[in-house]
Order: sequence, then C-alpha cells, then structure tokens
Amino acid sequence: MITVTNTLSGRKEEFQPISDVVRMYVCGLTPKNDPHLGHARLFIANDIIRRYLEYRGYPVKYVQNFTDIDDKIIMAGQRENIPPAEAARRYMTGYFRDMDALSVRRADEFTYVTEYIPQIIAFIQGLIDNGHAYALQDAADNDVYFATDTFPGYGKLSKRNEDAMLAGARIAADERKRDLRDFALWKAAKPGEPWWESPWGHGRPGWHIECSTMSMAVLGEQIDIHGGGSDLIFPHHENEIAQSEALSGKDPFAKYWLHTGLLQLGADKMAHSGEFITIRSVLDTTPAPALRLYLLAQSYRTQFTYYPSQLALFTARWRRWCDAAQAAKALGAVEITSPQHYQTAVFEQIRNEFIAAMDDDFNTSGAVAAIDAAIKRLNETTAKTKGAPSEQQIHILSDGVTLIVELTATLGIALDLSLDIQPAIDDEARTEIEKLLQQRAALRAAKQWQESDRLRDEIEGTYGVLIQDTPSGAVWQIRQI
RNA sequence: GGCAGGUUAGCCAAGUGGUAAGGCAGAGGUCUGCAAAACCUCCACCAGCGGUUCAAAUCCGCUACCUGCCUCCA
Repeated sequence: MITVTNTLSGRKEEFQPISDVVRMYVCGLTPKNDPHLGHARLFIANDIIRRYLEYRGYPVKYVQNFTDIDDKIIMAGQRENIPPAEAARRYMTGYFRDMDALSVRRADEFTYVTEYIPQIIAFIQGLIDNGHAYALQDAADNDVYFATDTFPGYGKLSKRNEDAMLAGARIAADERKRDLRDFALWKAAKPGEPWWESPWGHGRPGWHIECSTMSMAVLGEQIDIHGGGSDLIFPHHENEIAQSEALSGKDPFAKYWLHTGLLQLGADKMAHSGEFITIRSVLDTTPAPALRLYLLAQSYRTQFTYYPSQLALFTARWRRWCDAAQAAKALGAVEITSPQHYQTAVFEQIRNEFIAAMDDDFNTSGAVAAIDAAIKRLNETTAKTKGAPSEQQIHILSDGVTLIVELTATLGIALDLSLDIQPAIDDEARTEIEKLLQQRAALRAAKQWQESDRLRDEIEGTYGVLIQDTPSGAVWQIRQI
C-alpha cells in the first residue's frame, strides 16, 4: 500500500487513483533563466514519484507546463534584446538540456500557455457565465477577476481564513476588486506588451488560470496528483482549485496535492535572493547521477539545505555503486532480464525494504539506504570469491547486480562510469600513462618499492587518475575529484 | 500579525508508541610490499522542562532557538 502526504488533508493518506491511469500534473517553470538547483530538486522528486508508481504497476500520464508568457520573460527578452518568445524558447532548451542530463524523464505532454489561449478565454467566459468571475466595467481597463466570495471552499488547501488573509496582505488593496482576495484571470495589455484578442479587449492570461485550463484540457476535470513547489500552495494552487471547481462543479479538482520542499542556500531562498546556482554550473564538476543522488537522498517534502561539500560525498557514493556492479560483472555476473532470477534471500529482503520505504510517501532516503545494503552484500560476495567463482557464487552475484540495477533505475540513477567527469586525457596521455605503468611494474618486480611508490604518486598527480594494484596488474581510472 | 515546518552523533540525514536506517569523518582489524578498493568490529542517553502511557525521538502542553510561506517564485 502506497501512502502519500496530501497537503489538502494535511495527512498521510492511502494512494488510490481515481481511474486505471494515474493522471499527474506538475507545475513547470517560467523559462526566464537557466534552471537552478531548486528546479532540479522539484523535477527529480516528481520524476521519482512517476517512476515509482510505474514500478508498482500504475500507468501514469504525466503533464507539465511551461509558462511561456509572463512579465519576467518580457524582461528577459529586453535584457537580451530578443523577442520574448525567443527568450522563452532559449531557456526551455536549457531546461531540457539540464533535465535530460539529470535523467528526468520527459513528460508525456508539455503544455505551453501561448498554445492554449482560446481554451483559457473559454474557461474565463465560463466562469463569468456562471457568476464566479466579473470583468471590470472601467473602460480604461479590461481586467477580469475571479469572485472569491462565490467559492465557499476558498482557503481549504492553504488553510487560510478570510480574516487572516485580510490581516496578512502586504499589498495595497485594489479598490476595483469586489473582494480583497479576488485575483486576475485576464490582464489588459499595457503598451508594448504581447497581447491576444479576447471578449474583454487586448490582454493576456493571469498567472493561475493557465494551469487549471491546461490540466483540464489534457487530463480532464479531475486528476489524481497535482505537484509543485511548496511556495505555490498559496496563492497559485489555492486559486487553481477555486477556478477549476467553480467551473466544473466537481470536487476535488486534484485528489492528492503533493508539495516539494524548497531548496535553500544558506539562509536565502534561491529565487528571491537572485543568488541561485544553476544546474549547469554544478554539472561542470559533479557527475549528473551523483547530483541527482544528492538531491533525492532526502525526502521530497522537507526543506533542502544545499551544501556544496556534500557533492563530493555523493559522488563517491555513486562511484562505489558503479564499482560494485562492475566488480561483480568482472567475475561473470550478469543482469538477469527475465522475471526468473535466483531469488537469493538477502537480496529479496533488501528489495522488500526498498519497497517498504518508497511505499511510505516515497521515502527515498530509506530507499538509498536499502541500495547501500545491497551494495555491501554484493561486495561481500565479490570479496569472498577467490579464483574462478562457483556457479552458486555467479548466481548470487547475478542476483545482486540485477537488484542493484533494478533499484537504482527506479530512482533514475545510472550506474555508468562513462557519465563521470572526464578530465581531458587524450590518446597521447593514455599512452604515456601506460608506458609509465610498465616502468612501475618493472620496479615492483624488482621490489624497488620506494621508486615504484614515487612513480605512482607522480602519475596520479600529473593525470588526475587513481592507480590500484590488483592480482592481474595495475589498473587506472579517472578519479579527479 | 496569520499559517506551516524544523531542532536526532564531529558533519549530512531517515525514523509518528515498543527501547535509534544509511553515508562521510573517526578508532581497531582482515587483505596488501606499501597504498587503494572491499569486507568485519566499534562509535547517539534523539533542544530543554512537564504530562499521557506498561512503554515516547515518536502523542499532549510549555519554553528556547531556527526556517519557510503570506508579493513574482519550483
């Protein structure tokens, strides 16, 4: 049984999808800059939710949006002296580049606000028609607002009551609104801004209406999971609920609201401070699977404080996982692709521990611990194997490798050392390393230990490689960090 | 001011009633010419105080710190 923490109820609930296919919508980003680590954390978290539900046998339809028209994009266009649409395209390309690197699977469908303008207008018109929205009559301005007081459930997600919102409002009340809580569905275009024709004149959609419209258009009036950062609970998701349920008359708009905790840099929130770390800059020095492992090793709901020093630890951890699989394979272990495996008890138990952890609100921290346990057991078997492994040992090793690949794949972690950071070692350098290692082998054969040790240090220091002596001779690999 | 969350070993971090997962660091050991890697062993009275309970890191109350949201934000 899978349980999830639902912001709507404030509790952990049993996960039971409405229909055979889990319909999942995640609030995507506004492409106005290169994506940062906060984005990485959010989309990795939701990617894992999707992957795990599939692992447990639930088909998932995953939809994610791009807010490709917005004040910030207009500003980005001005900053870079290009049209807003081109700025949006540029940063969407950056999004895909970074998310692909982090093994975040692409959504089944991406929706773009600018491609849903007619549906958004129809949505707004529907709300006006059934009395949940009103257009300002002021000839100078053609904004359309949602009439919050017509929706009694307003505040049920963020647990805010009317008094609290009135008391806490930090922006001056707009006296043209009927209620302080009312929010814009359609905004009249200001001079120089992009606009679309509408029954209310030239303008563009408000921020919240897009997600309601696109979610309904692609997934239907009611969905199973709505995800996003916890900063979106209010007002964005609260408003989505109001609009959607006011139009469809169906409650709930989304059955499970899953919110990912924000990523902190020291005391400052990334997007606010303007001091954010791009994914790309981290991937210059950290293997992508290691960054992914770091970002998923804590439960998705809690606030995540980013410590650069942790990158090296998780890089080492990821490499250990890769090495363990590689060492077992070197002894003849194979990944078993058929459902028939040897069912080594210890690995069966670890699989159960992994599932128990993930079933519990996607406890990736416990899942990682289970993988660590599997790695340890696999290495234990590898270490015990002297000479040619027995058939029994091959079976155990194969079971171990198969399990590790299965579990890491469920978390989206590739055990592929070719994804490691590759310092520039050209063929010439490789030849030189091999030559020096031959010299060292000769020194070792002559038991000239001091000289051979000195040479080892020299090679490692010069080329950023790690040299290990094995019974079959010295091997080296790139291990700069 | 309103709402929400946090305080677990030197560091990071799981754990919602039955006597503390995991990783790093540290100590000892096996292996090794030495290393490296791997494996084995050791390493926490869960912010403080009070309460409920046969039993609490886990539930309740109070105190002290910390953080997020309440405005565009993932």
